[in-house]
Amino acid sequence: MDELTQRQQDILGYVVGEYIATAKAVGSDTICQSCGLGVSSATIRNELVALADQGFLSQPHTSAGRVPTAKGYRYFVERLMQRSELSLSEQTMIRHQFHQVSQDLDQWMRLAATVLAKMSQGASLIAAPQSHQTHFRHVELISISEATGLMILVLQDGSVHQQMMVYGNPVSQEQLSRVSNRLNAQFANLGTAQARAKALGEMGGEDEALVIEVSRRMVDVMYAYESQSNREIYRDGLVHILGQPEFEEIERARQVVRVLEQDSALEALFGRVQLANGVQIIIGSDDQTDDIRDCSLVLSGYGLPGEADGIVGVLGPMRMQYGRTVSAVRYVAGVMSDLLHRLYGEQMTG
Amino acid sequence: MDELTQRQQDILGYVVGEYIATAKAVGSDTICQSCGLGVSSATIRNELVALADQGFLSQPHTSAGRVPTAKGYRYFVERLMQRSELSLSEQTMIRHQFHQVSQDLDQWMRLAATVLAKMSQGASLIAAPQSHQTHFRHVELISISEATGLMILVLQDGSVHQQMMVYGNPVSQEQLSRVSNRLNAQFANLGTAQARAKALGEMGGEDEALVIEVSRRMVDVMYAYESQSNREIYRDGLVHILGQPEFEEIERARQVVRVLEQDSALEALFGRVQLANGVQIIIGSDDQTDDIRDCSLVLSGYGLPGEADGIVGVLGPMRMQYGRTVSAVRYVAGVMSDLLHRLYGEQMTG
DNA sequence: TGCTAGCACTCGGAAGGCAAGAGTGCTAAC
DNA sequence: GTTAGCACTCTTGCCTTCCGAGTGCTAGCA
Repeated sequence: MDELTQRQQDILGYVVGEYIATAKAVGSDTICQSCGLGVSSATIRNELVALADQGFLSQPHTSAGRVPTAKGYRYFVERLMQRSELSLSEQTMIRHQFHQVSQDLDQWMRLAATVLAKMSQGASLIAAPQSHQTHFRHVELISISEATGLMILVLQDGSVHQQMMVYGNPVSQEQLSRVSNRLNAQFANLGTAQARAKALGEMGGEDEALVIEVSRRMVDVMYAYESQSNREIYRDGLVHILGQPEFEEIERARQVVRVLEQDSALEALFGRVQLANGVQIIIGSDDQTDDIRDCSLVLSGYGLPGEADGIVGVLGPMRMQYGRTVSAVRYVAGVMSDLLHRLYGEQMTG
Repeated sequence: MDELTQRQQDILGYVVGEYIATAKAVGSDTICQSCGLGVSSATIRNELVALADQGFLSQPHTSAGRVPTAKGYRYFVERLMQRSELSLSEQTMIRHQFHQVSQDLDQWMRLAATVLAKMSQGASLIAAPQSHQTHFRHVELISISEATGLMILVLQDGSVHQQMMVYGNPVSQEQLSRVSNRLNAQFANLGTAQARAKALGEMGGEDEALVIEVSRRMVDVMYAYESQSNREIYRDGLVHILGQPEFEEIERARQVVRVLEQDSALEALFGRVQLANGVQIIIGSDDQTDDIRDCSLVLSGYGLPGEADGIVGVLGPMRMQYGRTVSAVRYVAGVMSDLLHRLYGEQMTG
């Protein structure tokens, strides 16, 4: 990695900070006056060309100030940025909101999206925690009308899945109870693959057709859940991004919206980082055709490590308040993890 | 209502159609040439001033063509527009997609949002059907760890609600089963108010503390559900709106996004119409400060009329393909209603 | 060797002027 | 009631000009 002198670091840090704050290219005079380095603007200029040569800065056009490149932002984030933790009052306010809301993962995620968007002034993204591998816990069959009903499947990780059932012929609630009791006994604690084997195997006994149908549906649901496809992603704060000057030209805004609206695109982004190690930052993209080449993404995993990984993150312009965003993401991820731990922690680790 | 001559109607219809297609103000020459009225452009101009005087058309500036006003669109939609049903192949394609997806209301709504956005080239909105008044059906308590668990509440309309429970002290699964059996017996078929009375009344017996806690939580959930607040709204196709030329100026785009991101704003919009009578269209707004004053909204209810009303709709620029959008909304609402009827219909009407 | 003052140079953006084009509104005649 | 004709208005694109910001370079200084 390129080594920069202290002064170069100071200058780079100032340029990045100033550009983030104002969205205007910053020139040598400005730096000279507000940076307190005790050197003239000419000297600054020399340093600027050095930084530009090394790819940390660029110029929109010949006679404009300098603007950070993606590489410049990366250096800033990794070495120069100072942490800015959320204030205590912000922290308590956030926790308070989470405790106020009803005890339901969906609600928490929605709230997390709202809070994160507000704190970071970017577009927040929250994906549900999902186990890569889970086990059967409980099934409940509830009759709705003569030939229709609801199957409610609870998995080991506490996730609840509902499916509507349309039976070929009338089915009574007693029959359903019989079937569910039997399935609860037979499938207790089975993993997805085992459940599949059992569902495809010989069932026999009373109500066989029904047992087979329900068990196959259960297995389908388990597979779909484990495959991670189709989990819901909560979003908020798109409006903050659209408010940034770099999205005045609508085409950029459209690109971002295109990504943000498409779950599969987001999952692809999530896949780019390993979330084991805390907050990760993706800055821009080398791929010029990439829809988020002008954006940065701050991500963190949350949940029960290794067991059920969810994702919280913020998408914003590259010109983003990194310090604050990172803190916000880290804090919200922490709160969500805590909440989940309170509920599942003992069981999982025990 | 103002009466228009046949020729004025023809002209208005043509102007609206042309403007929707091209987004350009349309002038008398264009009308004269492509409209086949057999009169000269001067005559057309005379009619145009008449239409403008009555408020159906306006001019962006003195020497531009005419553009429809909100009033013009309304007249168009109510009297001039010809229905354009979806083609049979489109219809079967849509139905097919709904049958492919897993039998789960959430999935259906997501799909509906996708399909509707695609067909209408606008931003789709889907709100879950929700009963104004519902009854207890079934409760299930599932232990997760020693002192935590899951409460799953099923209501009469088939909606499933989950809540996480943190108990004050360790609780066994047998205890939970005892409690849920008891609650299922005591609360069977109770409405929200009755359930509340029972939950607040004397319980007595074994496990009293637990019974009270769970029953109160159940009542909370029932109230929250009936109040309609906080139901989830599915969206898709924002990108289509942003693609329209009238949203080149980012400020308008921002306004729309602001509305679309805020659930409460959408519920307010939904509240503006009575959905009993099929597809409803809101065109623009008289309120100049309104965030959607440049937009139109095509809405329809779906579900089991009077029992559980959901909403499907499309938000688009005022310059919207009304014929197609109305058909798409009607069709998707129909499909959703059918699906729900298949499941709940017999029970509700029986 | 590093820093600085000075200066010519470049480029974008704003302002102004001009011509072309589109579309109107009016009038007089059919 | 309809139409041809025409003057008028207003936008749009284009070109030019001008200004200022900021650079890059060079020569001189410590």
